[in-house]
Amino acid sequence: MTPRTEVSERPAELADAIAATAAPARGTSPDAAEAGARDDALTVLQALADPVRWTVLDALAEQPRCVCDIQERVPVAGNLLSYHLKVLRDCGLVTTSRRGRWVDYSLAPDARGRMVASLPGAGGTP
Amino acid sequence: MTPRTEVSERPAELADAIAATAAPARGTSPDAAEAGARDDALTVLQALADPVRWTVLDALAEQPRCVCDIQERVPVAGNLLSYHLKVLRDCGLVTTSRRGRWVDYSLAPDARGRMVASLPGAGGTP
DNA sequence: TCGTTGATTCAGCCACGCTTGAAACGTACG
DNA sequence: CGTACGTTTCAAGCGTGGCTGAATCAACGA
Repeated sequence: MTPRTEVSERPAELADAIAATAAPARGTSPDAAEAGARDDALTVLQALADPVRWTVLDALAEQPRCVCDIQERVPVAGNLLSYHLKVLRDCGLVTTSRRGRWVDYSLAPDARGRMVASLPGAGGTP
Repeated sequence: MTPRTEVSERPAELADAIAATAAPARGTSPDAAEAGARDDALTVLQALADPVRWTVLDALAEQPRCVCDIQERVPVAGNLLSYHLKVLRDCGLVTTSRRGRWVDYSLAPDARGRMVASLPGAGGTP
């Protein structure tokens, strides 16, 4: 049977396997750095690849908006919208600030840069 | 209860609901066009948001490769790799050509353009 | 203080996409 | 021919991410 490699791995760990396979593991650091970049890219892309989150980011790219304002543009339940906003927060694509009872969401300063850098073939934006 | 809108919709149909909510439905065509662009963007992004497919595209961005060559860079079973390649083919990000027993895969000419255009906030690449 | 509104969190369910094993296809070589 | 190789397709199983309903928090006004 000689199982080649354990195939029940999470994205992050799969990245290690890919890195180990892609290059003969010459030094030590550059591979790990590329694996980290790939992980970050996948996190960003998985955040973008959802209709609700895509529409939210598209609206925020125009201008910052409070949650209730966003909700007018995205026909989903409040708690569900909050769930998607949390995903965007967790990967650092948006920033929040309280204003009275409302919470304003804006695109993070480096959001566009990270999105472009997440595309395959970017090679670290050279 | 007065259910606002049916919430059991696919990405494509959700786009219609979003388009209907985002703008007051002024004319007829521009909304549909934006909905179509959003759909295509989501299809592309969902294709990118997978470790295997991302690595494949990253390898193809460097140069065209045959399947067996790709397989050396992506540690997955052959049939699984074929499945992911089919996803990339179906959304037009890669093109194929037979060469004897082998099949060469290359990045589609407009792949990079479509990837960049799929990011939210692009607004049709103005 | 209480009630209301805006927003988030929690626990559970369910469908979809990824993965797998086996079989089928196309091509080259003996 | 038959065999071996590269690649694709098929029919399942399984796990995870998205959705829902109810509870919770945070801030303002009466």
